[in-house]
Amino acid sequence: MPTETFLNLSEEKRQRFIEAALKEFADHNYDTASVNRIIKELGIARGSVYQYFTDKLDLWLYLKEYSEQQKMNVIQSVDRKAFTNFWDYYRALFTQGIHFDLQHPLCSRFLYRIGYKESSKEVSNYLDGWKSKAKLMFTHWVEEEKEAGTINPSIPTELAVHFLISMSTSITELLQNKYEVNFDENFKNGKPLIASNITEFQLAVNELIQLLAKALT
Amino acid sequence: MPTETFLNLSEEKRQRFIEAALKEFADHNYDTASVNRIIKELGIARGSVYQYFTDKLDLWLYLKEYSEQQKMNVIQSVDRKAFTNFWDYYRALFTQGIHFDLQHPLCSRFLYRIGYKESSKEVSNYLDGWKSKAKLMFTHWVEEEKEAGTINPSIPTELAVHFLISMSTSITELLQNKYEVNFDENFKNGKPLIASNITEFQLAVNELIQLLAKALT
Amino acid sequence: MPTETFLNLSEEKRQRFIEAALKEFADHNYDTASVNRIIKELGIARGSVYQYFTDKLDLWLYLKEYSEQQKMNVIQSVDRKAFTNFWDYYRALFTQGIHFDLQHPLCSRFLYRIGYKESSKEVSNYLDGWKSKAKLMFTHWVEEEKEAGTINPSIPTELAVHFLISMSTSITELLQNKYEVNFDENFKNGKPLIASNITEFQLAVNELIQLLAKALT
Amino acid sequence: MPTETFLNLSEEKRQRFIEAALKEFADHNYDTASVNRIIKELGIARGSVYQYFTDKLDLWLYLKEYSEQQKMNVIQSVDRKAFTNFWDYYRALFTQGIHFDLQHPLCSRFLYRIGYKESSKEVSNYLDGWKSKAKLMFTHWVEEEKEAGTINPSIPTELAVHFLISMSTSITELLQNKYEVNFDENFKNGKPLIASNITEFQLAVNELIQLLAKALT
DNA sequence: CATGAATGAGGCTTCATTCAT
DNA sequence: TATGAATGAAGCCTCATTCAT
Repeated sequence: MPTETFLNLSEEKRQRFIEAALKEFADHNYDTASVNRIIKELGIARGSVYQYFTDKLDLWLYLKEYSEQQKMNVIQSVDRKAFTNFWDYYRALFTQGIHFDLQHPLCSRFLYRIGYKESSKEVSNYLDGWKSKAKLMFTHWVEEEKEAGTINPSIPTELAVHFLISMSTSITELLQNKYEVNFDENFKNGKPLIASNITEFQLAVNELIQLLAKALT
Repeated sequence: MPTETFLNLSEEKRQRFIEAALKEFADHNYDTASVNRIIKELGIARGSVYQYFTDKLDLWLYLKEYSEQQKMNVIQSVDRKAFTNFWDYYRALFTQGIHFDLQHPLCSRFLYRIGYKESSKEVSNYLDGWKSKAKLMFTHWVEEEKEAGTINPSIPTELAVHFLISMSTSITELLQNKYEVNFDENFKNGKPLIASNITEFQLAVNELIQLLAKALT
Repeated sequence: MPTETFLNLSEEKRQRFIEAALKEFADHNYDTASVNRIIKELGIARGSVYQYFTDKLDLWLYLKEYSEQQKMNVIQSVDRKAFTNFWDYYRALFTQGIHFDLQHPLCSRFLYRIGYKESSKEVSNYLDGWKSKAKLMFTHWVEEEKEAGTINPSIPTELAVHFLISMSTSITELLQNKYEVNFDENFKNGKPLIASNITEFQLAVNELIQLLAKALT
Repeated sequence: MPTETFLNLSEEKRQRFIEAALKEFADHNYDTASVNRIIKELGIARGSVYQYFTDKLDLWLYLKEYSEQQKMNVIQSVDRKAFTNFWDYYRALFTQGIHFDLQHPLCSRFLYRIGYKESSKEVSNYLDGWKSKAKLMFTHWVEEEKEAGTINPSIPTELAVHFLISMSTSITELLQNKYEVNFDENFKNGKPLIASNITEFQLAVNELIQLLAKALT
């Protein structure tokens, strides 16, 4: 966790630091990410990093927590109770996910890497958190929907959960393919990750969810 | 590609080398994988590696080709024509995939990493091959099945393909969760990756495929 | 070009570094020169070199520029306009060349290597500069002197230039032979390269220039 | 010196070996030359080199002796007694030098490197031989010509010798410049080093010798 | 006499981290 | 609190040479 020194930094400085670090860790795996590059990008002293964080891992953990918090802020604005239909709720979650992408591209990419590309042993202990949390959430929902009759009770809960999570996570890839959006290029050019029409994305999401619904009902 | 020196090695030596290298590249991303560790593990001289391969990339490419060949050997034993029903064929492919896991755990894990975890720029040019190949195959099938009436023609081909591929690739994860098998631990301990009853796996696969069929029909 | 880190070094440290590096690159061709030897000689850490320069080539280029600058400082103190006779001017240039040898033996030896011994492909792109510059200068002079009647117009300019340059560069060798001075030994022992009486050197130079003048008049 | 094994090799094998080795040592300094590349070029076993020669230095020394012998064979065909005029003799030596270049381009280039580019400490002990031999020869001639009245006795012998040797050795460079012949390119392409009209070369040499004669007479 | 696999020292370079100022 | 020079382990790779077959 960051030192008080870091927290006492001016808002602007802190944000600049966070963004540069996020960019580095979004572009590279933990092992390959370079503190060197971060300080060069920022034009700050080598030592500063170690006045803010005890070491590379500490910095990484902070960025992870920070990004997860950002995501939570966006996602949690969707209230389950506002939807009578589970699939509408599920769709709304997706939509918020896209908004998160647009508003916090760095966080988004960093979390994407953590979730699906990261494999350094140094951080392996900290990778499971989000997935198991998601599994809990989805398990809860599936059980609810089984009772409500939205999901076929004969389908093993675990299988249904797997289905839903797999699709949630692979949606990014689908969108990239369908719209030939190259996240990496947009990222390099400083554009928002999703540069094309967001409503088309919604349509694609709708189609996908219809399939899921059909499978699970 | 390997030098003659490597090909002239005794079968036993060559296999030992391949396994150690596979293990290293299965355990670590390209950038993080260490030639040093490989030679320490094998107890051979640093220079030997470079008598066998021109450089790290050359070694990696060989392991990739080797593993893909191993997988092909296993997968291609399944003949589409032997099945009247597409889903039966699909199920058979899965089954062979599991066999491949059992027979070639290192290759399997290495290919898994290449397909889903690798992000080094050094090898990025060589990563697309398999995915685009798979997409072509699945696209072909989906179109066939649409004509045959097995798959609902109103579902966009691209979406259906995405669905099928996502499930094919995430199956491993599902199996790990369902049976609480930890591939990594088994891997470390030298056990086969899938240590429990294979017939239960088949059941899980069947259930999953039923969902897919339901969604896509 | 050196990093700020290098430029911020204390004058003393920087000079120590430059001298050690010059010594290494004066003693060995680019390919054979060893960063390792430099740091051992200096008793500094391996990484320091790469905090000062981006790589070996960068270091070499800096030393080249540095040495050329040193030489320029010495040579440019001779003003063509101060001499009515070209041969007097030419003699003065020689004299300054000897002074440069005495004051900057390392630079002198390094430049000598660059000009006549270096053959590494890595630096081949950077070798021509000085020679072609010298050729331009001498061509200019020869044409002037032809008009002034000092140099026989029937002698092809190119030949005359070659003559003058060859002599300029081989003068060092002549001096070594005539006075049995062994630059290498003096160098090793830390003595100035030219250990004997400088006025005798002047006499030798005079004799040589008389020959040149006779040939070209 | 080569082992009997080498001398017992078939003429053809031996020549192939010599040429490949010469090419390597003509293209690279002693330190940079690679036994690796030689055996790759020849397609022979690593060990063979060490059955023929005790080590790299031994091989180099053999090539040096071999090349010098080849040059001697060509040069010594010019008999001093066949010329009444020293400058005619000197000119004939040059001409033979050019012939040597044409007939033994590899040897020629190798000797050129040894004479002017080599600086490895490993071979430094063996570099002086040719130069001091040449100096003896030229000293002898100069003294003779002083007595004969061809060379002005008031010019110090040492200076005259230096003059003659400098010009002999820099002639190559002059020819390259004047005729824009790029030895290196011709060498790579397997052409004779001097690809253009040899009679033009003779003219250039004549001009140069006239200058020398004028200076020294 | 030929072979070619094995060796390990040494090359350049990058990196996270420390610590005196 | 900020700085940035120093550190040395570890990375990949090349090389001349040896030696069992």
